[in-house]
Amino acid sequence: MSNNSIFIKKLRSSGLRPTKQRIKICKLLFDRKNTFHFTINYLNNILKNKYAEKISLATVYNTVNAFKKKGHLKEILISSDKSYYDTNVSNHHHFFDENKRELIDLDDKDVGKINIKKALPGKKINSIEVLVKIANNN
Amino acid sequence: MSNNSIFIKKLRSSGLRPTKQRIKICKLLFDRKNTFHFTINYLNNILKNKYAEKISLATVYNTVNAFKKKGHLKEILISSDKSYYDTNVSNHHHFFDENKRELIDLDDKDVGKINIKKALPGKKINSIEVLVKIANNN
DNA sequence: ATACAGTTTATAATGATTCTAAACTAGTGT
DNA sequence: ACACTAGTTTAGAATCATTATAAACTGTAT
Repeated sequence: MSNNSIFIKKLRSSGLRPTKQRIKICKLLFDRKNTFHFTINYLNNILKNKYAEKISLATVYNTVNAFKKKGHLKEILISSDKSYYDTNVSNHHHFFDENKRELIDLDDKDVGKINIKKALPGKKINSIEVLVKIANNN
Repeated sequence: MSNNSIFIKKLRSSGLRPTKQRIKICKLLFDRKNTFHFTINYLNNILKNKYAEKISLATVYNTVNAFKKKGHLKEILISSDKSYYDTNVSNHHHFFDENKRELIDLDDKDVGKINIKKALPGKKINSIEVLVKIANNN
């Protein structure tokens, strides 16, 4: 229970009350070495299996949306029928494996410098994201 | 009516019967100089205003899906709540204006060569797409 | 013309997500 | 400890985009 304090701080500093539900979701999402890619449904299933006390689906949505708004999660656009989220909120890119329907992180070093040569007056660039779709070779 | 024959050929060669509805949608989508970006809802509204005889929403969906499957339209991923389509099916990139919520084409020349340095065994790259989000400067 | 497969259509169904409003809880002040 | 208030959670209803259904219609090959 001691390392919950990290998440309690994280939540408080984002103006979110550290509730039981949010702490559980934090642990699941952020207490890991590697990036985690997920859909709401997948996250909800893990929560159901991991904890006896159920967390309402509405809360899962609320929490993910709150984390997204606060910049702790990033929505990744790969498919129009579901939302995918990423715990890696840094500027980075993705492979999307079309066979496994699975996301793989690509960091800036994996993608050569991208030089946008067109500019629009009065507009600034907020982000540049590359999506590389891959599939089995045969 | 004479230039309908272009669309009739286009449809036939894709194995789609040239129906009244499909020809109307073809004219709307492909009879223009510049790329056209749209959502189903937007397309449906234009059709409603342009023609007295109504085309069922289901047909609009069916037709757009058929055109997508046949490679005449491309789905663009910018937002998880709606599907955006593009009549430019060549490999190209986009600006997305977050204020106007509007897509702008970027061709390959506008985006420097992209060099993916990571490879996965047994996988080939199907497509590389860059999405550049832009917003007002102030 | 006839027949049949492909299309269109209105409507129902689905599925992801958001809304609602009542019950609950964390944090603050007493 | 106690109570107050604003923020949360919850189950279920509502919404919205999209897809399925199945009956009516149409293009085309014979």
